[in-house]
Amino acid sequence: MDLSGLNAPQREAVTTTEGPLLVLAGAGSGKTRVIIHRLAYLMQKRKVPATSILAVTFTNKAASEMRERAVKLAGLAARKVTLCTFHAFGAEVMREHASKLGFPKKFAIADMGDQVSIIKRAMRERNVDDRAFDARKVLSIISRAKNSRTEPQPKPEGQGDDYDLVAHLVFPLYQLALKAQGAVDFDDLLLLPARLFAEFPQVKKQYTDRFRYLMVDEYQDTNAAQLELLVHLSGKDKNVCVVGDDDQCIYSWRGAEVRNILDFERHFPGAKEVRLEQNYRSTSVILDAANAVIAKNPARKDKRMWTETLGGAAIQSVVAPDENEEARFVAFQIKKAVGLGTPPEDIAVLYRTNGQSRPIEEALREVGVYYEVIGGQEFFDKREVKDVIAYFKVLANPLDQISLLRIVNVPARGIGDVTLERLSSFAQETGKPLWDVLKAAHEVPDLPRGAAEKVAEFCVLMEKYRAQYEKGHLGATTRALLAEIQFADAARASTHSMTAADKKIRAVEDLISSLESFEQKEGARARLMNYLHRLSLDTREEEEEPERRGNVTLMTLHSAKGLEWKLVFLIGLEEDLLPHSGMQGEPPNPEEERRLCYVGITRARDRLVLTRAAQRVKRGKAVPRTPSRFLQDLPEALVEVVDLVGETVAPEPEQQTKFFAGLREKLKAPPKPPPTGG
DNA sequence: TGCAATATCATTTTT
DNA sequence: TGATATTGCA
Repeated sequence: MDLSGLNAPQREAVTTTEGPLLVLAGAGSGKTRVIIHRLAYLMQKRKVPATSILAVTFTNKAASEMRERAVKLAGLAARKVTLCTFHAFGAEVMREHASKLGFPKKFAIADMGDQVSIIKRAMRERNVDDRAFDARKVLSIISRAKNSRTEPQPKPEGQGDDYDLVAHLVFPLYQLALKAQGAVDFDDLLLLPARLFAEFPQVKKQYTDRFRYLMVDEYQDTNAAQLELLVHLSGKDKNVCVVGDDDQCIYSWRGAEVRNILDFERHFPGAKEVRLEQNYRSTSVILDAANAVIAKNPARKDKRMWTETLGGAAIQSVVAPDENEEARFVAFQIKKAVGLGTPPEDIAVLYRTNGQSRPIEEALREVGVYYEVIGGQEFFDKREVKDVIAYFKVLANPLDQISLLRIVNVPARGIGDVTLERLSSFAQETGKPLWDVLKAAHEVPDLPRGAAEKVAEFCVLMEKYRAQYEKGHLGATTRALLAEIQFADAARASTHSMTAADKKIRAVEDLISSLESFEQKEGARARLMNYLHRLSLDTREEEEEPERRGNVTLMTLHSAKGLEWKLVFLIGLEEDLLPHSGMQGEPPNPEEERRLCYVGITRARDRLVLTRAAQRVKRGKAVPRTPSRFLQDLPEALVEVVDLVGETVAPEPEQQTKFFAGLREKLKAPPKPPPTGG
């Protein structure tokens, strides 16, 4: 086991294997390296079996990257380490023990759409005007309460808004509705295993006996429920190693408690603490800028990040007339950098909100640079994709009323609103699941013979395919199902343009191929519900590592955490955008926004470009914008200001040269040949 | 019942 | 502005 490549604190973090350990790892301090080496050290030096190690990361992407690197360092044994997110771990526990808590073995995981529908329904039931209150906002209150191990409470009389009251009223119904559908939500994937461990000592023992060594990455973003789970899992030996950086806590809106990392010693008495303060990633220019921004936050663990890479390119601060010019500037700069030899995969454009990617995408297409947008929801937002997934859900879980209602008449098969209304109210009256009522439609009073007939046909169809899916062959069965219901024809008919129809059909094709590659990986064990679980736990759309090579990366600051690029564009440095002003009603959190900006700055290795627009089109109207306060916090000596207001980034090829000539002068860059067209 | 035009209305981040 | 909800019409 070679530890010579590590510095002293890194080595200490790797070799301290017994008892609780807090590793405070600043941005770019080689945190992942430490985790990987620690895994290898545990297995090789301490002879800990891989199966006794549980390593938890924040995203699935991080987990699979970590596994890959661990295998490289420690060999194939590392494959047997349990390496996943808290939520995936919780789902695993639930798959084994769901019935102990009264959930079906094949429980479903409710997605956001399901949750919102349930809440809307519950609001109506409580006589709350479901148009006056945004169900998603109610959901976020409920979710935050659950993650903090509490229940939503109404604010004292006159204080605060009515949302807390609505959430309080709706909460019990929401919980009941989930259970009635045999479903859990994301938060339950943490809460229910914790309850399981608390109520069933033998279940807890099963896990504490197995996992003797725990590691948690991104500990600053864990919430109360995750802490509880961790305390349970840590058993008697308390071999818990958590790694994190309080300056990078950016998920408090999801219940993350910076206090978890600040109070680690209190939760795990006798904990050791190691600080990693040397930055191996960025130039000192970039690091100094980052330090200047984050220093303005009160109440942090006082870390002093330093680097041996002194100097570096100045940070550019660019003002463009509007968001389109901002995007074009970024695109041309990227084109130029690529022309000068920077590989596209070493470049990223980061932004606060997903919506900001659009102008950038257009501009990059204009200059012919390939890119990949990470995150966003577009794929799952396609109606056809949602429809097919709803079919899956009903086939895997007949209790899923919401999905059933969604697809019972998709494609149109003559089961209209009137019929459905009658069926659901009959279900309500008799307390039977809707699916059972459908199967016995002829027993429902006041239902016309024709309607009952169509419902019966639908049931036959579903029963037939449910049996098919039970046997496996997920992909083939899906194709058969979609062919039988003439899904493609319906999609085509629902739109006039061929290309729009093609896109829809392609999206469904992509879904099927993702199902098929899941099937390939799981082999004969592949079942529909497991696929659905994976879909909801792993938001990465494509199976294979998305083509990072040759592509510039576009993503939000939140998804950028933990990643790095040679050249980073951080766009939209404007008040109300970064720092974001938050949803109205919700108080803004300027400290968290500052940490977010810090995360963005520290993603850059060599060069950082900060851009903003003087005005931005919002709701169709041009709105003047104020520069972000964070720009003011940068030491002047590190920054080069570029003012593009009143100029247009040239769209025509012959003007590009001219534009770059002008730009070179502005940036006082050494003369270089203009980029090749292309 | 199904479709198309019209009205409305939002606006953060993600497991 | 652009996506979705709702209404109105065939």
